[in-house]
Formats: sequence, structure tokens, C-alpha cells
Amino acid sequence: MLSVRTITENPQMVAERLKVKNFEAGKLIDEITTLDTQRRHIKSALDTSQAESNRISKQIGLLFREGKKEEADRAKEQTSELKEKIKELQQELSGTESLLSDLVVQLPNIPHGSVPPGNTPGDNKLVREGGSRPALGRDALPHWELARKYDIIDFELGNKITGAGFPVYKGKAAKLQRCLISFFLDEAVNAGYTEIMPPVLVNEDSAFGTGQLPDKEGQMYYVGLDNLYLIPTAEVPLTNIFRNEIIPFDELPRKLTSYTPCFRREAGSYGKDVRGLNRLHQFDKVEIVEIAHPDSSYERLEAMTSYIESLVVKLELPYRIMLLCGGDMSFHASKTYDFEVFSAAQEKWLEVSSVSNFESFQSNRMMLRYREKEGKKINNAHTLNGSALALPRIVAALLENNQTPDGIRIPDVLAGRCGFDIIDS
RNA sequence: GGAGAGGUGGCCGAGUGGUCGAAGGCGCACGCCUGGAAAGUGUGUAUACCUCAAAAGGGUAUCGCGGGUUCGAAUCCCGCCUUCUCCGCCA
Repeated sequence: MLSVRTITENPQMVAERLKVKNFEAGKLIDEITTLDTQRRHIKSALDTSQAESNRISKQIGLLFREGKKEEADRAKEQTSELKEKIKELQQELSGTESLLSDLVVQLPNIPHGSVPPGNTPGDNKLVREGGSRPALGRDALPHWELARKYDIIDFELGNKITGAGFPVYKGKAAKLQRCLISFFLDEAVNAGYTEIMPPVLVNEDSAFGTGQLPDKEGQMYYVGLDNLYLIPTAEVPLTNIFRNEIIPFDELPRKLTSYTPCFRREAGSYGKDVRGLNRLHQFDKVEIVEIAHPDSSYERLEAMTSYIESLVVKLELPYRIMLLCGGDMSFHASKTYDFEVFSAAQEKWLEVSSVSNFESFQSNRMMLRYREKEGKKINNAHTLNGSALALPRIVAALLENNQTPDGIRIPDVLAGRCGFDIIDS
């Protein structure tokens, strides 16, 4: 969430910038400003009363020590009214604070100045593209057909065990999955990311910290008995490592990577676009997360983008990088690049990565700060993350693009790890 | 899951109703000392919020978290979380 100070000190700037996300913020900002003024008045009054109460208590202590019991008792009587007042003010304050945060949480993050306006994916800007599309014959099969043909991914079996959206990988596909994960992790470690293996269940505070709660609980699987959520992405546990922390200046940027399975309910999304591996309830993903100084977070975003690009290049996949327009960006992001690979049999671009700078939107809600080099000032750090990469759609594209009459060719960079260079029979 | 013992500042550790945001030590920062360093020595060293044009200063809250008792709670009571020891269960 935006900090209340940002909102109240630059109301017109915030409103103006949020228009790029097609968000009309004027009314909300007014309400926030009013509530915040109220909050400060109440806090002020409360502080004064508590100071008074502390003063009297101290006096009573002194009187007792001096043996002036009657005076002390008289002083006690004084306090009952004050106590009542303090209690009222406290209730008023916490009421106002929760109203305020209910409102603040509704404001999306401010888009960066370079984010183009627009509503739909059609308004996204092509940043660059690379790789070449394979020339497939007319009989080219989509990956779900290939999966059946070579008996490597079993969607029906997943239905039996769990339900739709939980495929079972078998044989060479299972191994390919494992090798992709280790390939992505090794690459990330070589690029300076520290490998982490976090829990895949998180508590409420963590889910709030990265912004899944309060609004998006419907997208997460929830374990009610223990009040825990299955992570929709490793971003959640990784970023929350730093919740309530103050990072020394010279430790920035912090760079982490992690493989985790990811769980998404994605309620109600069935149909042609979600066939096969295109959209799943459980999938594997390697994620990169950075905690950066505000002055260099956009450099980090570009660096992360180049890093992810190096992966799709090594996998020899045709890809393009899109700069998302304001309307297509997530609620939390300031700037996002999407990576798409071309899946040649479906003849579709599939999103395989999304890299975003959240600026201080997440760090503000999770109190993730850094200490400035000079002056010891403390500020919110910037958080960034990106998929590097999400497996299923990569696998879909690999299967479709590399199909030959003899089988599915495995790119060189993976063949060594896998111990095979073709999926046939 | 059962029984018992704990959770205090960056760390160690004292504190069982008032003068305690918290002794002492370590660490860290700056200074003195030194040719330089070590040792020694002096000072400083939490976070959030309110107040203030800003800084300085002042105020409030925070001793795992949340409630309660009390004029007053790190200290007493209740619930939760968590760590350790023992028992049980278990990949």
C-alpha cells in the first residue's frame, strides 16, 4: 500500500498518476486525508491524557513512599475520569486507524512514469523480441496431444488423484521438469542470487505483506484448520523473509532465488485458453526476488529483465518482452515486463514470466526498510520479483516447437542434464 | 499430542508492582591516547506514532503476541504463538 504520507502530501500527483491505471482516486484520497487529520487529532489528545495519567501515577508512588497515604488516595480518585477518557480515546483511535487502513489498502500502486496508458493487452508495448519460430508442418500437434502421444503428461490421472489442473508428469517429462528446475536455479545462483528453499504454506501476516490479502484470498488455497495459505508464488515467502527488518545500506540489493510449487485456485477459469499446461492449479516455478535501494530499483528491474531474457535465449525459444500498460498491470506493481514465448502449434504467445518493481508498495505494508548510508535515516526499501521461469508454459512451448517426426528434440542446454536429447516412444 | 522450564534492546544478561526504554557486559560509531595499531579511556548507540515549517527538543506506545487486574505492569492473572528438556507418535 502507499504510505499515508505520500497520499496526503501529494494528493493531486497520486490521483493524476493513478489515472494511468484507469483508477479514479479523488474521492478515496479526500476521505483518507480527512481521516488522517482526525487520526492525528485523536492521537494528540490521547498522548496528552496519557502523559497526565503517567504524571499522576508517579506522584502517587512518591506520596506512598513518603507515607502520605491520604493524599495518595485523594490523587487516585482524580484518575478515574482520566482513565475513562483514555479508554474512549484509545477506542476512537483504533477505530479510525482501521477505517483509514481499509481505505488506503484500496489504492493501487502508482505506475512509473514510463508506463504507457491503456486498458487491454493490446495497449502493451513491445520492448523487443528474439528467437525464431519453427516451421512446423500442418500436422503439428498441440502439447496436450503430444503429451498423450508420448505418454509423458497425464491430465486424466491428475483428475483422478486430485482434480482438474493438477497434471501428473511421467518418465521423461518428470525428469525434464526436474532438470528445468535445477537449470533455472543454477543459472540464478551464477547470476548472484542466493538459493532459498522456503515453506510453501504461509501465515496471514505474510500473505498480507506481499498483497495477497486482504483482497485476493479467493485465489489462494486455504488451510483453515491451521489458518495457513498455500503460496501462489515463491514471492510471498521470499519477500516476507525481510518483513519487519531494517537492512543496512551496504547489503543492498539483496538477491534471492527459489524453486517452489505454486498453487492457484483461479476459480472459474475453464475453456480453450486453459487447455493442457496453459493454466494449472499447481505448477512449478523458479522465482527471483530483489530488495533494492529506491535509487537503483529501476536499474535492478532492467538487470532482472536481461537475466530472464538470457534464460529464454538459452532454451532457444521464440520470445517477446512486453511493457505492460497501466490497465493491464497488477494492482501492486509500479512497472511490469511480461515475457511471452511463442507456442508454435497452438500459435499462441504464452506468458512465462512477469517481472515487476513494486517500489515501496509491499515494503510499506510489511515494514521492510533499509538504513541510509549517511544520516542513518530509515526508509522503505523497494521490492522486485520475477519468474525465472514458470515451467508449464515453457514445457508446452518446448514440446510444441521442438516436435519432429522422430520425437521431441530437447534443447542442448537441457539435454546434458536430462541424459537424453529426444522424447520419443 | 502430554508434562515441565523459558521468551528482556544488534548479541549476552540483570531486573518479581513505582524513580525501568530498562543495570552490567559484548559489539558498533565517533573522540582521546599512540609514530601507527592493540590495550586503555570518554561519549553515543531501538522502533513506530504525535507535536514542531524544519532541525533541535518534547510527548505517547512498545520487555514474544493479544486481553485483564492496578492510580501504576518487563514484573501479577488469562488466552495464543514460539524455544528448550522429557515422554508419545512419525518420513
